[in-house]
Amino acid sequence: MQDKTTLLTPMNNKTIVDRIIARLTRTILSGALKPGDKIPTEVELSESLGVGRNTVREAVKALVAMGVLNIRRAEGTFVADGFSERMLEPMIYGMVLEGGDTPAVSELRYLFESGLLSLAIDKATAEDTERLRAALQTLSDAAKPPYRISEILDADMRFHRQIEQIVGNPLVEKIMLVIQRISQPSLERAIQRFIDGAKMPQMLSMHRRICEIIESKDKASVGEAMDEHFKYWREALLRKEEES
Amino acid sequence: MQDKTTLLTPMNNKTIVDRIIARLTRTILSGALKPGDKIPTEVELSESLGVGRNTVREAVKALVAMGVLNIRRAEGTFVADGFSERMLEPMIYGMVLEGGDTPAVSELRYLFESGLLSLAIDKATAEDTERLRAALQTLSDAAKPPYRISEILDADMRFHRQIEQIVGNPLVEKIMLVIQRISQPSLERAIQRFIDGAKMPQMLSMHRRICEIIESKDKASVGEAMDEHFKYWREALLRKEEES
DNA sequence: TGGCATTTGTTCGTATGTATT
DNA sequence: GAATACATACGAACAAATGCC
Repeated sequence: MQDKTTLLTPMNNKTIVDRIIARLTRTILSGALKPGDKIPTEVELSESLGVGRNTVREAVKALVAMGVLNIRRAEGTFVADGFSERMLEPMIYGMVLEGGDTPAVSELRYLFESGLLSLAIDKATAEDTERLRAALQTLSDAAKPPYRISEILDADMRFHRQIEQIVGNPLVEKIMLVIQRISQPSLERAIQRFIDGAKMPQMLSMHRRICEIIESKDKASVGEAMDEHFKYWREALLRKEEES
Repeated sequence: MQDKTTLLTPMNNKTIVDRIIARLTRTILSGALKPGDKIPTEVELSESLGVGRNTVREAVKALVAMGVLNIRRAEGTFVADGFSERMLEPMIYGMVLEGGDTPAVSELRYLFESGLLSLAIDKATAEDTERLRAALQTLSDAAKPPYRISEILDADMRFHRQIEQIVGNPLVEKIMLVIQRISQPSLERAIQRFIDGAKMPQMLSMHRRICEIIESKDKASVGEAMDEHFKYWREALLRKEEES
C-alpha cells in the first residue's frame, strides 16, 4: 500500500536522505501538502524526523532540482504550484547521455508531430490558419538563395511552434521544447542536405501540405503527410552517416 | 556562449550550489564527462572548486535525484549511462501538482496514442498483430459480466502496452508509463461509466477497430478511430463531473 | 580470514546573508 | 535601524560501506 512512494523505480530506500525524499513526495502525492503550501523549516523537519539538518537540506535540494519545491530565501520552502520547465530538464540530460539525437528521439518527434497535427486540425480557427500561412510565407522567404541555415531553421521551428500554439496545451509545448532542443543539431544537418541536394522546393511543399491539411481539416491525410515529411529527413540524415 | 548551461530556464546563477550543478552539467553536455565516467570525489571537488564539502554534496544529490549521477558508496560517483525512469519522475509530480488528470493530460494522451498508432502501423509484423489480437481477446473476456473494473483496466492497459511493444521504442514506452500512471484514476472512472451505461460493446469495438487498422495498415483511419476512442472517454468523464 | 584505505553518509556547531516586521 | 526568522555556507568529526591486499 505504501509502496506507491517508489512510483516508477523500485528504489532501495537505503539512505536517510532517500527516505526523507520519499516521505515528502508521499505527503505531496497524498494531497496533504498542496501546491503553494509552505513546508516546515529545516530545523523543524530535522527535529521532527530525528535527523541532522544537513540531511534535510540534501533532500530538499534534490526536490528543488526536480522542481517540486521552491525555496524563497528568508521566507521558507514551498511546494511548487504546478508544472515547471525544470521538471523536463532531467529528460534532456537523459537524451544527451543516450547519445543525443538517436533514432528513438527521431521517432518520438514523429509521434509528437503527428499527434500534434491531429489536435491542431480539431482546434484551428480561421485566425490560426492565417497565422500559420504567415509562418509558411516566412519560411518560404527564408528558403531561397542565398541560403542561410540559421534563418531557415528558425523559420521552420517557428512554423512548428505555430502549430503548437494552435493546440494551446502548455504541457505539450514544454515537452516539444525538449524534443526540439535535442533534435536541433540534426535538423541543421538535414537542412544543409536539403540545400546541397536542391530539395528546398520539396521541403516547402511539405510544409504547405501541412497547412492545407489543417485548413481543410483533412485528418485522413495526416499519416501520409507525416510519412513524407520524415522520409525526406531520414534520407538526409542517413546520407550524412554514410560519409563518416 | 556559456549561457547554454541554463538550458531551459534562465535561472539566476545565484547560490553556490546552483553554480556547481551548472558546472557539472556543462561538463557532461560538453562531452568531457561521458556516460559511466567517474567524477572526482567529494573532497577533490570541494578543494578544486574552493567550496565546502557539504555544498558539493547538495549539488551532487540534486543531480542524483534527476538521474544524471549515480552514487556507488565507497566507490565513487558516476555519470549515468543513459536514460533512466528517474528522469521522468519530476514530470509525474508536475502533473499531480497541476491537479492530476486535467484536460491537458488527456490531450497529451490522445496525442501520444495517435502517434503511437501511426508508428505501430509501420512496424507491425504478423506476429505482432497476432499478439495484439490475443490481447484484444483477453480484454473481450474481461469486459463481460460480472464486470471487474480492475480486470478490465488491466486488460485495457495490456492492450495499449502491446501496441507500444510493437513500436519498441524505450523512450516512448517510458513516457507512456508516466501518462498512464497519471490518467489511471480517470480511466477507472470511465470504465465504471461504460459499465453503468451498458456501453461495453462500443468500448470493445473501438479496440477491435484499432486492431484492424494496424492489420490493414490503414493509416488514413487513425484520426477518425482515435477521435471516436476519446469521444466516448470524454463523455464518460464529463458525466462524472456533472454529478459533483 | 582480517585489516586498511578510500569514499560516501550523517551530524553538529557556527557564521553569514537576506527578507519581513 | 533593530529584531527576528530563515536559508546559505563552511569545516570538522565520526559512522558505515565497499574494495583491495
